[in-house]
Amino acid sequence: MINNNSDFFNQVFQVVRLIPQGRVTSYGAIANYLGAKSSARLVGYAMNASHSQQEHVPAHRVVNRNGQLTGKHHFANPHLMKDLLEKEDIAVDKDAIVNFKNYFWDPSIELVL
DNA sequence: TGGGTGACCATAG
DNA sequence: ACTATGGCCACCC
Repeated sequence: MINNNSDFFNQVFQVVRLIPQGRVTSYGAIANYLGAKSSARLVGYAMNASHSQQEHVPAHRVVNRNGQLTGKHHFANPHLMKDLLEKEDIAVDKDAIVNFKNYFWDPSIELVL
């Protein structure tokens, strides 16, 4: 059992790691899955610390509600997020995912299965 | 201890 | 349709 002070962070990281390749989700969806009480801001804040994790956290698969790559600027390089997404056959145009709704992966729905 | 901050979201004007 | 604002709550100094 992982006993860390940042349980919330671990929860977020865990969910993000569960995102299948070629799929994306939103901060709000993760917050909703962890509990409506959790604000989406905390998810974004957790992602900010994701780089500190040794295990690879596919943060590029997490975008905002509009499908925009708002967090791209926080990657090693601004173009890295887009590059990683395109590598997973996800089209990105103007920092936004094309057919975002089509790639959307909601943990509160998918994980229930 | 307290206050500021944040890779967001929803609502109101 | 677009812009502005409040709320949300864990983390850091």
